[in-house]
Amino acid sequence: MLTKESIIQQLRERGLKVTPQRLAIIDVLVEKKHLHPGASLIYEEAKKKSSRLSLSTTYATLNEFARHGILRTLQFDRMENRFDLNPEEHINLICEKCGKIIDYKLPATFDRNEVTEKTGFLITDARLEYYGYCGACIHDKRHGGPS
Amino acid sequence: MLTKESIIQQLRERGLKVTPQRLAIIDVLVEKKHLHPGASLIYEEAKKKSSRLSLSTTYATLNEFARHGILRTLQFDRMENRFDLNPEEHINLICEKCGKIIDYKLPATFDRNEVTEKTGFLITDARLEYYGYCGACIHDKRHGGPS
DNA sequence: GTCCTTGCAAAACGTTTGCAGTTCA
DNA sequence: TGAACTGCAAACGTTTTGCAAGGAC
Repeated sequence: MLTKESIIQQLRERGLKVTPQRLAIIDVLVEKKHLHPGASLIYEEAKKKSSRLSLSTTYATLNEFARHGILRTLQFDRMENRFDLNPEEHINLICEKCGKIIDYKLPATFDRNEVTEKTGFLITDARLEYYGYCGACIHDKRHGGPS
Repeated sequence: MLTKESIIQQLRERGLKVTPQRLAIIDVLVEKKHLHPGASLIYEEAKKKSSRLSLSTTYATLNEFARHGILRTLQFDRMENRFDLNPEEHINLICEKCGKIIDYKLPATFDRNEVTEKTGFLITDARLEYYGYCGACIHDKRHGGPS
């Protein structure tokens, strides 16, 4: 699920068209996946590969890919959104100084001390969020606006 | 750490001025803390209490409070930021339908099945992030820009 | 009196939209 | 051919900024 070929195959399976712009974006996503790049970086890098590319197409493509589970959108405080090609659930270890994002595989039960022992990453703050349906909404899962 | 008085005390301890605008914002934060309100709602509600209040002051105040650890800023996909007065680390259970945010106390080791058993919240997606310092930055913790 | 805080207006920022033209299947 | 995709420019909503006036301590 992490190579260019496998992503192209996913597009075909889902009836999405394979265009030069999308190929260039996929190239960048795969090459720079450890960087978790933002839309502007993806746009700049992909434009080098396919000169016919606009920023709005980059956004449209990334949103389409997210909608199909090919990647995941990460939001940050005072940083543009960044994109995560790894579709499996994992912890993102985010460096407060350099902005690096380290992936850490997520077990159903985990111990944060273990994270530090295995990666050397010093945890100073946690942001843990589960998304889903609360007891009141669990029987009516249509997506509505926040109240 | 959750009453109006305790927050005012924190301001005094930190040399921050106690103004009518800040009192109104604190009122709203305390009254609506279970709602995790966004800046626009905080502004509207606080304006009812203190008619001399601008949106930019609301932002300045919320940022100042966040900087001092009085609250925490939460970012969302296609929703404005919302603010969390609970300074202890916890999991936010976010309903995909109604936008409700349920706090769940965070143990060092936890099991996501336990979350569902105890709250009835059906987890469909997880966003788990630890912030801190990676091995390369751990000895030089000044805050720099992301690279 | 001093520095912090405020309000206003304008700008910045990342992102989305409408629409006409183009391209992939 | 026809639906999907693209580029452009303009709009959007949230958040930040510069600066002069005001208020807390």
